[in-house]
Amino acid sequence: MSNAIEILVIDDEPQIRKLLNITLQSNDYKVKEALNAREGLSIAANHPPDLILLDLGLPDESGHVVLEKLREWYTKPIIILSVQSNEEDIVKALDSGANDYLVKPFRTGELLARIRSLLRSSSSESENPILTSNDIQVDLAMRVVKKNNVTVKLTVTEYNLLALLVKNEGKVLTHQYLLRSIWGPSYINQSQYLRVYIAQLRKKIEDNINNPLHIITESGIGYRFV
Amino acid sequence: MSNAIEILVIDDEPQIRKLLNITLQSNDYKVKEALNAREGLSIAANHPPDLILLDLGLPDESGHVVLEKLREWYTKPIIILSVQSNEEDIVKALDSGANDYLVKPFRTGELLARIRSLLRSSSSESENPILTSNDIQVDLAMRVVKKNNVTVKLTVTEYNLLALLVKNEGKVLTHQYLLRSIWGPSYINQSQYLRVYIAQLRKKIEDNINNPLHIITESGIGYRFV
DNA sequence: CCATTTTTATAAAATCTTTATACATTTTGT
DNA sequence: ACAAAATGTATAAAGATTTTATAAAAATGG
Repeated sequence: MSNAIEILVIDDEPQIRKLLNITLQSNDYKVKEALNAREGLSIAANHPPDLILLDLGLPDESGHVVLEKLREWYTKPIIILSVQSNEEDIVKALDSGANDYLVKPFRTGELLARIRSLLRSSSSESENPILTSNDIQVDLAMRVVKKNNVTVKLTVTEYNLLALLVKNEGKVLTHQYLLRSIWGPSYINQSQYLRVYIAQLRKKIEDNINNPLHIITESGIGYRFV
Repeated sequence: MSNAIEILVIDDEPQIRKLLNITLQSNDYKVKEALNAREGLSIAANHPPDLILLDLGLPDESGHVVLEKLREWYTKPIIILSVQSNEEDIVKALDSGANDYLVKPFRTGELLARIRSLLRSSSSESENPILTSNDIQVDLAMRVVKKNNVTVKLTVTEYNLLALLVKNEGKVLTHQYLLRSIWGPSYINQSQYLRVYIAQLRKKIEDNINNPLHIITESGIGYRFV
């Protein structure tokens, strides 16, 4: 199944990874594993999962640092798994953006219930299949874009960019954010990519390219869909 | 304060209520108390709070039942507080719609952190802070400024300056402070920059440039937004 | 081979910095 | 008290710099 829920496990202990792997997979989650902070951040960035299980005691970097780096852009649930049960660590993690904190050893049934709880509240928010804005219709479920009821043919990248802009209608999305979301975090300096694709999108959906009414340039910052 | 965050405590133990009352109020939450299930459901329905702390061991009805009845309509966070630490109760509560489950006795710092975490994820998406001052609206999340509901096009520097002034409405911000905040510490002598940009902002948001009503000059000191 | 993505090049547009000038207010010297 | 000087402010406009739009060539991957 391609639309299975993906969970990224960042933990250096093989036993824990094995336990989580078996537990999660037998509950129909697709599991990805990272053995350290570097690998975790890389996998999360290149193919963002639906939820992250993060160990605080990683070999190469503090889990607190990983959490903060993730939260610079990652908005879905993060659950901390840690042997540390002192209040200070728990409060720090929760205030850094963790959604939950379980002390090892944890009970797998409780972990699964907490995962279900977080997935429930994070998924229910983004279910607007068809977004309409004047003459433009974007059907996120079908991945189809129409202009005046005529289907517009977009490439994958063009569609991803337009969908992201439409999902955040009215909001200014920075170059950094757009590049990281579409191409990945290592592309945040390639503003040229954006310009090329914005131009291509405008050619396809704007009536008058010299006076774009949908994709607005915010010079020095980014772009905005209205 | 009328826009304080309201938390409803449903618990029959007086000591717990007293502890929660003191802890929550000293963290600027407004607290309402219910001593049993019937009262809890009634208060929640008549004046829905922003978050509910629910004890599972209530005298008149099982907390699990209260939770299910609340979740028929109540969508904001519910945290369970219970002496029961067995997995069965925890899983049942979380699957019935609880957002978190703390075993009594709990640590107040951790409880507060978990409350902050839940309030963060439930409120940040629904409402973004729009600062309104008469005919001027500044939407910090969207990075959009409107005058009489018409979007005003501002450059990066203009926006940064206006946002800083608006965030400190009524307060006088010194030249030094403004220059350091917008241009950096090495520019604190470039008062001319400020004058140029204040003039440009006034041209865009004031009705009458010769009688500015929003951006006020404090001669020899700085500027002020009203 | 073809559709798409990435790279390159260049003109145009937008923005920032600097300079110049005018005006208003306060301070200084007599 | 008065004029001159000094200080602080407002604004326009020139120039320098940064950012953006666009076409088109080269590279990539099925």
